[in-house]
Amino acid sequence: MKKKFQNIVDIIGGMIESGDLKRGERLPPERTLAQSYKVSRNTVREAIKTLAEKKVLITILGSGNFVAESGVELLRESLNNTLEKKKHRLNDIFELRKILEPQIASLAAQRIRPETLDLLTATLAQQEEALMQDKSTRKLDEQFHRTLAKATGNTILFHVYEKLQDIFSESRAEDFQIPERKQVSLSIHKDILGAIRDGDSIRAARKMKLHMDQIRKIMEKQMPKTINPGRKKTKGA
Amino acid sequence: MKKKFQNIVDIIGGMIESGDLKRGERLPPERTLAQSYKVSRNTVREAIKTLAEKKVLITILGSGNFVAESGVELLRESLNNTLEKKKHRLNDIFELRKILEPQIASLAAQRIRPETLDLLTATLAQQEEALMQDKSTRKLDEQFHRTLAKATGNTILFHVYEKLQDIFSESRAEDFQIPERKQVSLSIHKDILGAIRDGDSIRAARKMKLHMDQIRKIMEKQMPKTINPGRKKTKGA
DNA sequence: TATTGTTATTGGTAGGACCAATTAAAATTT
DNA sequence: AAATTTTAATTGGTCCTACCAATAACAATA
Repeated sequence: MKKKFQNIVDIIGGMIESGDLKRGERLPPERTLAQSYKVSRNTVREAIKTLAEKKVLITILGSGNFVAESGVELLRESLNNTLEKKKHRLNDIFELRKILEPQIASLAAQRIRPETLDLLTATLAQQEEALMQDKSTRKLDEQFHRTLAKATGNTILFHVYEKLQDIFSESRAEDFQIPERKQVSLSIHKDILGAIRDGDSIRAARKMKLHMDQIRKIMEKQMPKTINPGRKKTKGA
Repeated sequence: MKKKFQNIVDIIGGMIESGDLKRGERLPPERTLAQSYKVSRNTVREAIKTLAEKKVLITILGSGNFVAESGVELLRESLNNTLEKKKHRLNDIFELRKILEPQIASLAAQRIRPETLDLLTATLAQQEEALMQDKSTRKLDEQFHRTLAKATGNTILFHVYEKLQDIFSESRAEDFQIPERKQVSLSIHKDILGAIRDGDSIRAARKMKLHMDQIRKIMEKQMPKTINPGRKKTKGA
């Protein structure tokens, strides 16, 4: 049974998308909407609340509900929705990680604090132990990268990265955790940590880039059907 | 006047954060909550809806409202909330842009399509015109970078970038749009577009990096009080 | 003309009632 | 006694009416 207010959300959303309601425009009052669509005012309010939560509508007490300036775009481009729908695009995610991760390693090498360094060391030890016992290293792997992102001291970067990790880890089933990858990951993690410990940001970035290429290669082996085949390439990096 | 349901949101949120409500646990029924906090059931439902929209709670008809598995984390780490609270951290944003933008330019140079190239050319023409007439070039500047991000063909990257642009543009008041910056921006935009037109991803990335350094320098001049002073640096990039 | 006061409109909250899905308990059957 | 069916209680979903508070539009006044 579909919830009723969702219908109203779709209707209002459709009107915005089709252009019947333009940016900044005021919606009919809640009572009118309720009467128009033969639902209670509560239902209308729930629908409006849903859209307001997505920042598609803006509610002003005593004045009315308005289409947000960026309402049209947000409707189909809101980060949460879009990212979830695109979560299967592993290639895109890897490409983005390949951009972010080496720089994260670089920044971490410049700014990491001793206690964080100890945490990373401990994490790798756990990872090694898990590898011996043939346990899953997924969470430990995530923790390693997550800690690095935090060690950059850039909270924006950290939270963007966290969001991406969420999506990435959803797409990264346990299937991919073949022994080969585990071994390779642990090995290069040690290299990266070593570089960071030395404060060598260049080497840290280079090792991380290598890491990205490795796991990508392994995943491609696991997943024969290429998702994003042959874009045109010219010169350059 | 603060809205009443927001109080209930804070109360429930607080209970989750403090551990009184653990992951997966069921909330008291709506009627009970309403009575407990001396508000109407409507208000409670609005509060619950707000949290459900953030995926902190999950409502199951006939069963109850439950704390989502990742509810605790989402409560204080949801991208929207966190990023908005940190929007003042211009340094962090610039640092992230400096990571992303050059790579975006690089990818765009590899994959851009002719019609997008035309669009960018037109955008720069508009920007030049606006500069002549001493009008604001902010939106055109945003459009240039936004189009580049889209031209990468990486939808994840595009949407992440868009979200960051939202925050960035909020933090970037009209004050910063001094003539010097406008002129410098336009000039380097031309350089970048030229490199992209040639398909030279390396040059595009280098020019973009230069661009980032330039606008950052200009903004620092405008804003004497440094936000993120002197982190320790060692060797490397 | 400008200011003030009134009124109508709008979203916010309250409290009631009933429906539908779910769960728990009781009755029934095996 | 165990398994199944039936019944009752609980819970979220929707609807309704009423009233409050903020806002905007208008009228009255200086």
